[in-house]
Amino acid sequence: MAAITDEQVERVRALVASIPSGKVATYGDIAAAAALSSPRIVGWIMRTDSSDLPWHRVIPASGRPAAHLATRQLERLRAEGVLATDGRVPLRGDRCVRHVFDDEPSAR
DNA sequence: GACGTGACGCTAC
DNA sequence: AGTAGCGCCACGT
Repeated sequence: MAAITDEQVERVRALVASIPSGKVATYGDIAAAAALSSPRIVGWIMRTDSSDLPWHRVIPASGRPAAHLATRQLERLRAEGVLATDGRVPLRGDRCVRHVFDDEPSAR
């Protein structure tokens, strides 16, 4: 059963909430940290969950979020201190995936 | 039960 | 380097 449980959602929420200002995480990294089956699931959770999570700190590995969100994303990120170049978020160095769960040995 | 859709990722050209 | 196509998983209709 490939149904997402509240636990998975809670995990993603915790990860996103653990992202410090001025830093951003990619869906893929969060999905891996949350042990999700696919990075798409993270996007689905964000879309469905209208929590106060800083979803704007979560960006795709391409550095270019969906057009309908890109504007909002970049503007919010800029307010956080993340300057986007040409509508592109610099994943280089700003990438920060807080492994809030020490269950991952790859957490360095 | 099946098809279409979607806050994505990676590889190939 | 940028663009295009395919693959992935879950949800909605």
